[in-house]
Amino acid sequence: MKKQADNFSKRARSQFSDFAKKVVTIVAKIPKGKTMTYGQVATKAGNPRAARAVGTLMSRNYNPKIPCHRVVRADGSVGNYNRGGAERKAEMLFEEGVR
DNA sequence: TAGCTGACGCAAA
DNA sequence: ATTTGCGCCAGCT
Repeated sequence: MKKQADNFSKRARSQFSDFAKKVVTIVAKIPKGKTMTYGQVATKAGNPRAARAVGTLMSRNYNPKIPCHRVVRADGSVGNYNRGGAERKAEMLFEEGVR
């Protein structure tokens, strides 16, 4: 119910959305061999509904500190990757011990 | 400024 | 169990 408006104000004061910063921090905190869903990242970022935005931020604004391959969908699927290299991402996770 | 797209999530059929 | 539709937020054109 319009609680997102609060975050909106904060976003306006910075050139880069505070959302993206949080996403970077959170994803960067993902331990090796583990995976986090976009929904979890979005939730920790401040908006549990912003799962899409998280993916958008990654695809459009790629960050070197963000092991995007460790971010998967809520269903457990690997989800997508840059340019559709989802299979590559899946293998990477598999070798880390993620199934 | 306004609109469209998109690395998602969840509910319903 | 699987597939389809709708809703959400943020970024880019």
